[in-house]
Formats: sequence, C-alpha cells, structure tokens
Amino acid sequence: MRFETSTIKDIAKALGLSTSTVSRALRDRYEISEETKKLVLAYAEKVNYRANPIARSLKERRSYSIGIIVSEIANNFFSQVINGIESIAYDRDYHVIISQSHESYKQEKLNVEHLASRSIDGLLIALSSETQDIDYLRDLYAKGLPIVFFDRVPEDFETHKVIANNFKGSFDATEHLILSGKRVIAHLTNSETLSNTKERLAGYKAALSKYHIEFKPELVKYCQHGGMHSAELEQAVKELLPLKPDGIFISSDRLTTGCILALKNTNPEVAHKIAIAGFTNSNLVELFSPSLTSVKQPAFEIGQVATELLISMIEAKRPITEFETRVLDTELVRMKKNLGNRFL
Amino acid sequence: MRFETSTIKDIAKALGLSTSTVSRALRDRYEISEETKKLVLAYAEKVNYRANPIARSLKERRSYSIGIIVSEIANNFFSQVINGIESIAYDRDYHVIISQSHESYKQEKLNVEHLASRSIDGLLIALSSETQDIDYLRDLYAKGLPIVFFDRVPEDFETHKVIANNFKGSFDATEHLILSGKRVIAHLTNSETLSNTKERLAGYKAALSKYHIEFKPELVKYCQHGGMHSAELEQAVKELLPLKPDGIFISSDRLTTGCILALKNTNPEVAHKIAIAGFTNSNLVELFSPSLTSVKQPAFEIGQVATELLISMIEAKRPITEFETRVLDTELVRMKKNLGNRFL
DNA sequence: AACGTTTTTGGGAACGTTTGCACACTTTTT
DNA sequence: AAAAAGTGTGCAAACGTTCCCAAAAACGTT
Repeated sequence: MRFETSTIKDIAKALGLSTSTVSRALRDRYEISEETKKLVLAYAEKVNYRANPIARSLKERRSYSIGIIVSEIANNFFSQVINGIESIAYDRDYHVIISQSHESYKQEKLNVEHLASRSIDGLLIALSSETQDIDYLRDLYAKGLPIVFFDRVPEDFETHKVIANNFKGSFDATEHLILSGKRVIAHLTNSETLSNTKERLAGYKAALSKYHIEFKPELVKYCQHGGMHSAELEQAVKELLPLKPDGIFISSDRLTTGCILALKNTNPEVAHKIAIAGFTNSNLVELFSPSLTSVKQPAFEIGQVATELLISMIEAKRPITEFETRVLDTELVRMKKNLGNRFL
Repeated sequence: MRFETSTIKDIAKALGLSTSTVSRALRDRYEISEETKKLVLAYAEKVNYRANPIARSLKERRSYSIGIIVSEIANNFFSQVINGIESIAYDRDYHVIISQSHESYKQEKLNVEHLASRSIDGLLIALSSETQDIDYLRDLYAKGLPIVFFDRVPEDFETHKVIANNFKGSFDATEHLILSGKRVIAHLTNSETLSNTKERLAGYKAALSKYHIEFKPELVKYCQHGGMHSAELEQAVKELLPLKPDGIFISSDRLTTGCILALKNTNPEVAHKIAIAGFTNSNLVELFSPSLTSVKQPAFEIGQVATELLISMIEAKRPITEFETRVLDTELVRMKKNLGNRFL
C-alpha cells in the first residue's frame, strides 16, 4: 500500500533507540532488557505498528506463504481441501495463495512459476488432468522448493504425498453396486495418466473379481479433460449406453456430477434406471435426482495433513530423506432407500 | 524461496554494466541504447532471469496484487466471481489473493488487515452476513487503499460497487411463482442488514403487490448466519411450514440449497409439494430434486467489472471523486416442466 | 577547437527489515 | 584487583529492486 504506516525506524527515533534494538524487542529475540522490551512493545501497540512482511520476506528470503494449485476451487473436494490447508496454515502463521489450473497443463505451469517467483516457501499441488511432464516441478524442487502432492500425485517423485484410499473407496463403491444386484457395471474415469485413476480402476477390478464378474475394458471410459468439457462426457455416455450398463461407477467429483447431467440431458428416460456410485464431495448429493451412492474423500483432513507435512519440510533444519505417502480412508455414503430412485 | 536465482546484480557483473543500466534495459525504460538493451535481454533470457517481485514491491511500495474477500469459495456464486476477477487481473499483470470470511465478521476483519499488511494494491470485498461495522474498512480506505464492493455492499460508503439487479431478479422469481399458481409465498432470506437482502425483499414485495397478494411479515424469515448453520435453516423451515406456504422464494445461493436440504431432512413428505424459486449459481440445479426455478447472477461478469473498476482506481493518477454502482441483470432459469416435480 | 546538446551509462541512496559484530557496562570468578 | 563472563545496545551491511543525479560519451554547431 502506498500510504504511510509506522516503521521500525519511526519507533526507534521516537524512543531514542536503534532499529536493531527495536527489532529485537519486537521479535522477542536475544536477551533484551525487560524494560526496553516493554517500552517498545507499548509504543508499537500505541502507534499500531505492523511489521512490513515484504521487507521481512526480502531480508529473510522467505515469505511465510505457501502456494496451492488445484484444478478448480468450484470443485467441492478442492474447496474442502483448501479449508483444511488454511486451518493449519493460519495457525502456523503461514498465509496461502490459491491458484487454479483449470485442468490445463500450461496454466498449471504458469501458475507454479508465478508462485515460485513470488517467493512462496512451499507448494501444495494436485496435478491437472492434462499434466504428464513434471520436469518443471523437479527443477524447482531441486532448487530447494519444498513440494507436497495431494490427491493427484506423480509416481516417480520423491517427496511427501497425501491421498485418499482410492483403491478401497473404489472397491467399496463397486461392491455396493454389485450387492444391490447390478451386474453390468461401467466405469467412467479421469485421464489414464493420473495416479488416482489407476488406483481407482484397480479397486473397481478387484471388486468385480471378488464377485466373479468379468472385467470388460469396453465398459471403462476415460475423460482426458476431467469432465471440463460437457461434450467429452456426452460422448462417453453415448458410447456406454449401447452396452446396457445397469450401474456406473464414476471416479471423480466433477465427472460424477457431469455424468449425471449428461445422462439426464441426452437420455432422460434411462437416467433413473441406472444405479450410480461415484466419488464426490458435494454437500448437495442428497438433493440429486437420480440419487447416488457417493464415495466421500476426507478432503479437509487431506488438506491438513498435506500442510503439516509441507511445513515440516519448510522448517526442517536438514534435508529430508525419508518421505511418506499418507493414505486416508474414504467414506461410502449409501443412497438413502426412502428418498432413493423412486422411478425404478 | 531460499535457493539462488540470478539477480540484476549478477547480470550487471557478468556484462560489466551497472545495475541501473540493467534495470533500465529490462524494464524498457528511458533511452537505453538498442545495443545494450539487446545484450542484457539476451543474457537475461539465457540465465532465465526472473525479477524478484518482493524486492520490487518493497521499492515501489506496491505489490501488483489485489485482495479478495468472500464468505466461502465453495459457494458457486463466489467461485464464479473469482474466475471473473482472475480473468481480468491476470491480463493486467495483477495477482490475486483470496481469503474467506466464513460469514464471520471477526474473520473478515482479520483477513482484510492481513491482506492490507501484505501490501495489496486494492481490495475486492463481499461483506460477511455478520458484518455491521465497516469502520475498519473506512480507515483503510481513508489511508489510501482502493476498495470495490460487490454483491454485498454497504450503503454509506462512497466507492465503486458492483451488484446484480437484485430487485428485478427477486421480482421475476416471485412473479414466476405467482404465475404458476402459488398464492402463499414465503421468503427465506439472509441477514436483515445486508444490502441485497433489502433489495430482494423489495422485489418480492413488489411482485406480490402487482398481483394484489397481501404481504405478510410472518412469511419472511431471516437467517443471520446466511445458512452456515443447518440448525438455523431447520428452525426457519419449522416456523414456516405451519403457515402452509405453497411456494418459497429464497434469496441466496447457500440458503437455497440449504433450505431444500432442511426441507427434505425434516419434512420429506411436503418437500415436493412446495414450489421453490431461489437465487443460486450452482451448476447442478438441473440435478436437484425437488427441482427449482433459479435466479442466476452474472457472477463472472460481476467479478470482471469489479476488477476493472478496482484497477482503474489503483492506477488513477488523481483521487477519484465520481463513483458508480454497476447493476448487472440476473437470469431466471425456469424449472424444466418435463423433468420437473414429478411428485406434485 | 571549443562549446553546447543529446544520448547513454554509472554511483548510490532508498524501501523496511534482520542480524553479525563490536562495544560498553555489570557482574561474577579467580 | 584483575580477568573472565554475561548483558544490553548500537553500527552497519545485506536482501533485490528502482530511480534521481551526475558523469561520460557521442554528436553537432559555430
């Protein structure tokens, strides 16, 4: 801001002290005499002194802020993650800067580089569905930028990662469809390259296998853009319907809502005849029709854990060599029978 | 970031120039000889030089970033506004910092002050539903911080404001309910103190009056916390139902979804018998059951316009004395008949 | 050849902090 | 009583920029 605020210099001058003394008193550093400390603190309070974080950042070469990259803040999963992140960050006096990749690799890279140049102390990132090449992240990481991945994590990158138990979540959802009598279960999922796509596919397969249902590759549809384009979804639905699925298991938030919409828009007559189970953190699922069984990820906790890990990296005295991948359990929210698909 | 990047000094040393020359070449400032400019630019490119925005901020006493305060990013209306803001800001080389008030006055104030201390160049804010006292904003404004309000705007604050045409939106929605035969139309709305609460109430009243329906104060319920607490909504619904409304007009995004949920949870048997029209920017309305007629605000455009106004204030050479309040039209999305309330 | 102009460059202060070092003063130890 | 240790403070440099001011170089004019 351009307007004048009091600085350490002003305080020093007013009190007849040196800036160093004032700085130390303010930061409760070194043994400064109780007396001067009180004096300084009282005066600072009086003039409503706020340290200039910019100057501090410049001097300390760190900004006490952490960058977040998600594909869309409008996605409930991500906004809940962000709330989790904030809850920890603010407690630890960090400040967060949120950026959206809109599932675009180019945008993601641009944002990350922008954040890096803004001197963020660390980065929390869920890769975009387009992202294949993460060399730009490796470079930054090699230069010393702590990075923690969450939700969509790369396989070959040695750092902390936080994910939901995708395998189990998918297994549970698929099993739930099977147990409610479905036999032709399609799987609509994200870009094949994403880590969680693979894990979720595995869970789906495992459930099929447990109940001796043959896995059919043609029942699996991948959406490269994570459902950002409705055309993509409508195409997938169009290709799926001729195979007469009686259930669909969908593997991401955006795809789940997008798919139901596409189904309703293109084939309203069958929309209510297919049982749907999908990953979603929407707090509005109860309002949906057709209703669905949802796999809810512990989004808030994912954000918290990721932030704790990131801050531990940032504040680590020595380089970290042991990394962990935290896996948090999902929750299966079954379709309520009494409010369920009344059209079946 | 703690890791080394090349600075202007490094370039100067490498090229045998002074930092001032390098700075000028880089910024295309002053008359610098074409030759040196090219030399510097080429070298900067080679070493992948990035100007340190922190240092620049400190020197120039501005940060090229603008702060945003909304109640919740998880709210579709706000996330769309943010997308609009970003679309303009990034074009103009500003960078945005998003903060959430979670409808809490305390949190809002804290966040604003935090942003201000981070040297934001301007502030875009939608007040929390709790906020009554905006003196802290007046202070900052008086000190020179440009502020533009959107969505929830104070009455007595001379600056640019951007809002939806709340009166007309409400009028249209209420009229729509009336035209579909409803006569006992309740109104569920936000905190009485919010600007848009008043405008929306007025639109509701005007529509009733046009069709000679008596306005009954007991049919209007205010939610102090904007629907952040489900108890608040359930209470409102509980009080409303004995009055046997056949329609409800709801005046905000969160309240709309929250109210339908509360209705379904507490009185599922009547949920489908009441026609609902409400403000919401959810892109999932088509999935809702009971379905509803929605008033959609031009959220993206609101964000764009607000940002343009803010940047014009920031970059203004002389103090601005003429302020405008931009009013953007809403869109009424009628409940689709064929997918409608099949339960009626 | 001497001077004035214009163009290009460099020196150095400033933005608001933090912090290593040195210094002065007190207190403790020998 | 002198040396050692401890305590509180100030000086000044540094972080990476920008920009005022002055100096130097290049050129034109008389």
